[in-house]
Amino acid sequence: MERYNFKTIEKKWQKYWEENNFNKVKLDKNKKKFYCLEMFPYPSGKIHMGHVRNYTIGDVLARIKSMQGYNVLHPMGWDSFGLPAENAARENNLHPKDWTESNILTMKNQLKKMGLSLDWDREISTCSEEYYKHQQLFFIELYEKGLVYRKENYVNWDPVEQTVLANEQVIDGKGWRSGAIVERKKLNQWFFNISKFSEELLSGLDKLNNWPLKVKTMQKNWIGKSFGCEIDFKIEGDLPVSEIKCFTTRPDTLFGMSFLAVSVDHPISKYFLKNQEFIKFREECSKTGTTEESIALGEKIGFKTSLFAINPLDQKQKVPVYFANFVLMDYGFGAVFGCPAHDQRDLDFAIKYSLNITTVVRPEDEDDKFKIKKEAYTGPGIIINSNYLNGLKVPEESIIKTIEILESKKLGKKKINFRLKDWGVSRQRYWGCPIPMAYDRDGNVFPIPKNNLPVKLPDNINLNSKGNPLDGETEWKKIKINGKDLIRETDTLDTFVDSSWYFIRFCSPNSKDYGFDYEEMKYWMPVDQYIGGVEHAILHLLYSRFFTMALNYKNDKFGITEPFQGLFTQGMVCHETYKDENNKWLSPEEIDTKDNKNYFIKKDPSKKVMVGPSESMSKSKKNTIDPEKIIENYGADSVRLFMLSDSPPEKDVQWSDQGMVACYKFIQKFWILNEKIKNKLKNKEKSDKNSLEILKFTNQLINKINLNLEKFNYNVIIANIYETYNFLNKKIDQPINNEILLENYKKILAILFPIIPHFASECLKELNINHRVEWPPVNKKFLIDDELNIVIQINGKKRSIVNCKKGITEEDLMNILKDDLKIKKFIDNSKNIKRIFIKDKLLNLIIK
RNA sequence: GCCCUCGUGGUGAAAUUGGUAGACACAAAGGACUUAAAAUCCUUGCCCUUUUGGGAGUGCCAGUUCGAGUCUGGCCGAGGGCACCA
Repeated sequence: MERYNFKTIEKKWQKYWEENNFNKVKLDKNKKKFYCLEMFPYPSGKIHMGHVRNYTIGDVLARIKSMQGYNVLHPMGWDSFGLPAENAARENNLHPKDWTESNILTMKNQLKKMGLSLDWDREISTCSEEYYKHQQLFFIELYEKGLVYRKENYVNWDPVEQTVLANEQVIDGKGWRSGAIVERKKLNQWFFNISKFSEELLSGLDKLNNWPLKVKTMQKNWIGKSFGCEIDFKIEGDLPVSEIKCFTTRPDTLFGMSFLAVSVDHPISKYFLKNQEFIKFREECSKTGTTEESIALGEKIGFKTSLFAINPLDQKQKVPVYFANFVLMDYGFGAVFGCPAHDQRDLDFAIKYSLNITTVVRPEDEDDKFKIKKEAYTGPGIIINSNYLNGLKVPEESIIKTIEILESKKLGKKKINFRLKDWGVSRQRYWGCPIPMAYDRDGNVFPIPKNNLPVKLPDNINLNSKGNPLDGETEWKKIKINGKDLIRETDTLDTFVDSSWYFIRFCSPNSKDYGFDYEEMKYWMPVDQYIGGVEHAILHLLYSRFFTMALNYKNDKFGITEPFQGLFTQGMVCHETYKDENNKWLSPEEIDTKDNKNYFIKKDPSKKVMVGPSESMSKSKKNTIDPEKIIENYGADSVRLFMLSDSPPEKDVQWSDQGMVACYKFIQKFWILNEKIKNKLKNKEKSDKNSLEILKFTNQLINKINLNLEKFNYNVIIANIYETYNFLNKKIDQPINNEILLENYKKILAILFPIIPHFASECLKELNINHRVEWPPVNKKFLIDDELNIVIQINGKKRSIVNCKKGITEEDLMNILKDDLKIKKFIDNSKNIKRIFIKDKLLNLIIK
């Protein structure tokens, strides 16, 4: 018998599917649609194991849904604008476009070898003019709707990448990609008014039942809604400042106020610009904003002004006004009132500058003499030392009551604040979508007329210039609109804009005049199941939600507010890390072992290798496994099987060579089994001895798998499949009714198909069964066992298992137990106090 | 500091949602087949007992319950997110 030759067989089926348009889909209103989407890759060169896992998970689902009769949209494309192309181009003296396109070609080939059920006719690439021209039109539409604006403000400047970063791209004060310490710089930038949708973005989360809780909480925290009020504080002093507006969530602690603090960027700072001490202080603040040390220490520093603020609830109380490093200009109004007793930051500040500390809230179990020392009290309790507020319950009554009082006296207003800030989309880079705007000499803004779109990227470009390459393109920059000489915007869009609508483009990828066709979009959207890495929990997913809402804004025809109905975030693929004696990373290929404990360098076995913890595969740590080589050695089906088998898909999975080999062996074993079944079917056997058992097993299997599918328990499904093999392999040597065997084996192969499609197709072909199989239905009749095991417990401890007929009564069971030796000895010499009987499950005897 | 998630054999993990803990797989040990190896198959898997059997056991400590991996409270540990957000 021949071994299963995956090399020729996989190639054969891939060719067959392609030639027979297996994966092509069209709008078909008679069929229910299912849009299955995996996050599209950045074409960095080659696919990595993370892609293999992501796309295997998606492919299994897409194939199953298609077998279940859905019209399945399962497309793939390329997130192909971005900095790495520019860097690589500079290093290799290649054009970013050529570098990107050659990578796409390589990776597309690799994906095809995985046997994914993708409709390649829908392939899109965000760097193509065909894609970004629509994006430019969207930009102008959003501008017309008032969702895009330009403003000068402080930006996060990455000195290495020479570009602006969004707040989301700054991690621990460093650029997300370069790791360089981010600087503050004032620039004119384009912004998307994402904060306009704060409320919708937040409340929309409640309706996303098929999203992981974790992602929803992360977005919720990011949006950061807080309820409080704004208060106008009257100001006295020698400067023309009469009022300062503050936002607070704790107006009920107003009587505990002992200072007012504003940000160094607060409008009143303009009166201090000639004050050398203030300038020094401000420099100090900008330093503490970035160094990790100061964040860890959290030292509060202030600069005292000559101003005083008046407590709106007690006109007699005047408190000093400070500039303080812990007050941020871009949240609230850049000003706070300080209540040291009930806010740790305020307390630290008050202690440092010897300010009053008045306790105005006491916990329920303390009396009115309760005093704050070194720890602020922020918990619930009762208001004290606060005149007419005394006795109010914190927080249920106190906050609302105080706001009511402030509102009635016209001193303040109820206010909801969000942490979410507008999305700065300008990037000083070449390889991105040009922003379709222009300016006259006075800086007035002119959108590029729609019929002049697209604004194409110039092909010949000097990438070795400093800063933004487009800025040096003097000829390209010049433009004439309506007879006026203008200068183009030279910034390009953040690449997160590209990925904020690609899922809509997939619905009608060839639509020429507009980014999408309404009919197609309405049929396919929203994405029913979106699958990708959890690292996009905030950035990409929040932006995509915003962009969808923005397209829907002031456009009744659109009708979609949430792009992703279901979301699944898969875990990463991990591998042990290795270092040599010089602390240099080594790749798994350079390493050998004899006993699985001691590792040494293959080329030089005298050199030992230090084994580090298992971490997600990354080029920098060299702990990667090349998917192409693995597919070459074991075949696509084996890799697909391994990607699903070892861990639940939402958790990280450990790469294991042995696990990989086991999957390969499984397919080989199953091939032998298939051969045995094929031979058995040649003889006309009629024995019904095992028929019922096979029927039961198959139907229970399908039922189990259906349940596990809903919960994305793919690893359990693989275990179910191993069980199936074990079961069939035992049964095959016994007499079996051929008809029953064929009918059920066909169903089992149908279940294998979405997971290991080449193998299942080949098995079906061997048995002369049409390889276009449907997802098998469950015959509920066979889910019920008429015999079952009932657990017998004595005092809650398992003592015996009794096999008996379904539906047995307590009395009948007790009669059986009289002859059960294991139970008898417990019952005989004791008193039965109580019996707990759960029908068809368990009997618990309580004895003394 | 705040928020979220998770702790089950040597390892990756299952457990119908309160009812047989460890399915399935990897690794290990022993055995079968073989001249031998590879491949394949079988057995074992903590403690006591020769066996039938008994005991302990899901991070730790309590609690609820006839019965807890699952529920409640406290503690310990790991991972992730946010971080002067007023």
